[in-house]
Amino acid sequence: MSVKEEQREVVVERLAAHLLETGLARTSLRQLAQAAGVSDRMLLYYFADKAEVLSAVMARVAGELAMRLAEAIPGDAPLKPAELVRRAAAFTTGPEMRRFMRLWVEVVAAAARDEAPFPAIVSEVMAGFRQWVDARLDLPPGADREGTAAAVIAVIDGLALVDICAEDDIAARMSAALGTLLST
Amino acid sequence: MSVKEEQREVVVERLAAHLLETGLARTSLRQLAQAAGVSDRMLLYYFADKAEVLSAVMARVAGELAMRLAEAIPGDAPLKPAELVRRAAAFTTGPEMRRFMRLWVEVVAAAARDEAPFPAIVSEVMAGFRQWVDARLDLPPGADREGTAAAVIAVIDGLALVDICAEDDIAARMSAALGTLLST
DNA sequence: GACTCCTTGTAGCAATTGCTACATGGTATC
DNA sequence: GATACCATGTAGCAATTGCTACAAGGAGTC
Repeated sequence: MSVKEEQREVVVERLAAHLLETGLARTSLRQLAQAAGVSDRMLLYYFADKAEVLSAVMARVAGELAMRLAEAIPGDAPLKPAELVRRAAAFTTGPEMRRFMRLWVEVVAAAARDEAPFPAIVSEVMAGFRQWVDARLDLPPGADREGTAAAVIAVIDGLALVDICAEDDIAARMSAALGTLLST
Repeated sequence: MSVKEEQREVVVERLAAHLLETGLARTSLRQLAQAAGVSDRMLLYYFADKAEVLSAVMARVAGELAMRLAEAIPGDAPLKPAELVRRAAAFTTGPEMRRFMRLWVEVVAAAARDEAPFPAIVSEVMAGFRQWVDARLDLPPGADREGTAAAVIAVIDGLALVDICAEDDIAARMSAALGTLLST
């Protein structure tokens, strides 16, 4: 692997950490370069342009998110929707995964503005989510699997969104309340 | 009312429409001025700075959202959480209200980045949401009203978020699936 | 040693950003 | 009719944005 490719990897890794920490708030080329410990000139040597930087970094982040989701809730025993939501909610609102979900909300908002390269990223990540849910969903035949999967994702993402703007104790109680809400 | 105050009103009204149409994508001072049909110089004559512009406009938007929510689901007959979610979901995913919810998602994301004046706006709107839900929530005594209200809001907001990045037919089925999800 | 390619630095440019300085025509008040 | 304030335009500034031009050190090849 050439020096260039090695450095690219290093930069992607560091920037993934940076995005998970600070979200999309500091993502100008110069700010990214500083966070990656290189000059902005070199960033544009490793990557074609800013969109490619963000694409590569978000691919890495999405990959890690997918991996963690997969190992947190294995796909070998399908769950009824309510139970799947409960388990996924408990996981994604946990201290480790909140950063991922917060970033995800910001990315969706950026896609809503048509800001490159976020629309494409959102499509891919969303497809991954749907697939993840679908593989774990125990539904009676004839039920709308796609619709149900989207609903499950919506609930999980909604928790993340409210989590951004609620005090900590409310956020914790919200998850609990959701559990009872789903069983009545 | 002075000319200045009148113009302020006109501008706020036009910019509310603009934000509902285009979200936060075109919100530089010059772009806002153009959308409002005034010069950027005059925008800063009517308002102290950009943050004040956005605050005023968002206050207007939030007011209208609150009004529509109030009349769509009156507060005189409290509903069980699942039913409240179902009705609110049907309303907020409707063609008229989607714009509001999409903007709301963008505003929350902006607040996540600590972008003035959005954190303050989010606090206010969120408090309004909580109050709205609380006033319509039929819960047994002893239940966690605040937590449940937050959960209800999360589900509604989650639908809005997924709505941004899903095809239209999926979005429609998602609401339906959520209904069955809540009754099992 | 000449040539070429990979790597990296310095400098800068054109566009956009939020905001300001200054001037000027009105309108109202005395 | 002088004064003062309201309303509005022109021009621009300093900072930040994404990106580029150009040069130069170093490593390998002939």
